[in-house]
Amino acid sequence: MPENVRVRFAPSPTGHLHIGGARTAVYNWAFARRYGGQFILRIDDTDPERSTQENTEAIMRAMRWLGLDWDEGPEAGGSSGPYLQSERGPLYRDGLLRMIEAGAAYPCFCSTEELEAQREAARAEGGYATYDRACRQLAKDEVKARLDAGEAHVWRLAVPEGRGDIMFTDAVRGPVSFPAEAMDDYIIVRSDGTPTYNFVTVLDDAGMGITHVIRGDDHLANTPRQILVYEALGEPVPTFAHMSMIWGSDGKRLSKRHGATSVEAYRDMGYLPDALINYIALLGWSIDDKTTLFDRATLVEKFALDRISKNPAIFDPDKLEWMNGVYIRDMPPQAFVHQMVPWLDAAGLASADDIADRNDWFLALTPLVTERVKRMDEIAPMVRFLFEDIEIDDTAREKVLAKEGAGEALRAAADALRAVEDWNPAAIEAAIRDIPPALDLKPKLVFQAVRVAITGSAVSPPLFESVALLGRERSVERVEAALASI
RNA sequence: GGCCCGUUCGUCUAGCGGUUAGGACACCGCCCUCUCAAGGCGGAGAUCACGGGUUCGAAUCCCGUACGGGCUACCA
Repeated sequence: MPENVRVRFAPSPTGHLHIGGARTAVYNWAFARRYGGQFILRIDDTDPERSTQENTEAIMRAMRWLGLDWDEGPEAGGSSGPYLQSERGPLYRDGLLRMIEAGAAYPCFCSTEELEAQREAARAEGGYATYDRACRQLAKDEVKARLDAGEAHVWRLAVPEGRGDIMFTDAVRGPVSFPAEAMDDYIIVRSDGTPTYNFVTVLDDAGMGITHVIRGDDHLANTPRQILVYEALGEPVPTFAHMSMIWGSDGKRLSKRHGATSVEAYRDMGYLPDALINYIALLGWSIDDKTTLFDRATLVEKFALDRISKNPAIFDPDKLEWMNGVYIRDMPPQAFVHQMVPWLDAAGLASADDIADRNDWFLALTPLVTERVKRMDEIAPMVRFLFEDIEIDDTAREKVLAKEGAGEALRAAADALRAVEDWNPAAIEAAIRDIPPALDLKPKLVFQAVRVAITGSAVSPPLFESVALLGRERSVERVEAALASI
């Protein structure tokens, strides 16, 4: 059992928190919680062109909404900050110095054109490395002279001479090995003095005491490069766990074309954070052969790196939607009433105060809607008829009200509703059920006629409960209005 | 081109030498039923990418091949 676990999620604020990033965050979070460790949020905003404050905020907002709380990071503080890469410049300069002292970095004065040519040549030859390491051979005094003269240069990592294969045991993929000869003396500091990704990542992870690096598959091939830096710095190499990517339905990178990709977009479509977490967790991880529904506590309790699957997963919106429906149905009624507030409010149907004032009425409405809704945004259209005047839709009129006997049925229904003694679903049902035998009409015709009159549609929540919730006065009015409109 | 990773129903997955290859979503049928749902029951759907080995026995181990993906940037 791992101890003193410290993991991090390091999104780049070049966009919103998307499904793939969210899964990385969920796995890191669950792992930290599972072993009582720290979950650190670090913002990789070293790309000033594409990074924005808005994105950083949106990412944190999405994480909070998902309930992924971080122990250290922006707004949370911590002793290994700053947690914005853009504020860690001095640490990176120090890192380079350490590399130079260790003899693991050297300046390179080669021009981009030279490098380009070398790359092409190396590729044509079919060999390993591309950079010929010319500057690594430069005499010390020449290097000093050119540096002093202010000649443009980058800093490269010196892959140790005679280094054997770089091997590590990935927590999800098992032993992985890369030939050292395949490693270039890659650039760790650009000519403008800024560090490159493979270098900063190690500086930050080492500096923050990260013990387990759980991240996307796309970083697997970067890992040996990073290990070289840990070794040069004399820092302990963390455990790596590379999970596969999430693809769209066509097997291509998940993008806008596959529908929403951002977590906040799912929030806005009426998905519940618990459902999203559950679904996302299952995209590349499993508890056993049967469990598909589990709460957060179970996720934390069962989470294990070695149960992360090696193959990529395709995001299936249908399954997410099904799962969201399950969570909606499982919600305690009072909780659902609270959840409904923003949705009804946004639709202009009921304010938070309205809902608080008539809590019992909304509680009665709850089972009617939870059973037939998979997303919160479906609620408003389904219950609109209870709040606003209706307009009978054309197909319902045609299919139901135009039928022979519909008028008779409505006339009888109006009378029956007026006569109901205790205004409740059972009494209403009894009264309406008396109509078909009395008029020798088919029950379905009668029910549907009343439904269309009351809701304006041939599809609605259960009729008698709906009538009960609408109230006697408005129900009778609507039945009469429908009758008059035939 | 080189290096690395992956490949079980349409999809997510279980499986870690001996199973009728299990579950979930989606799909189809039946039941329930005032519509729609929800629910219950059942069904179809996987020659475990392919080819060689190893073994009494392979989805499981080994080697190839194919296909997909990642990395190979002064992006992250």
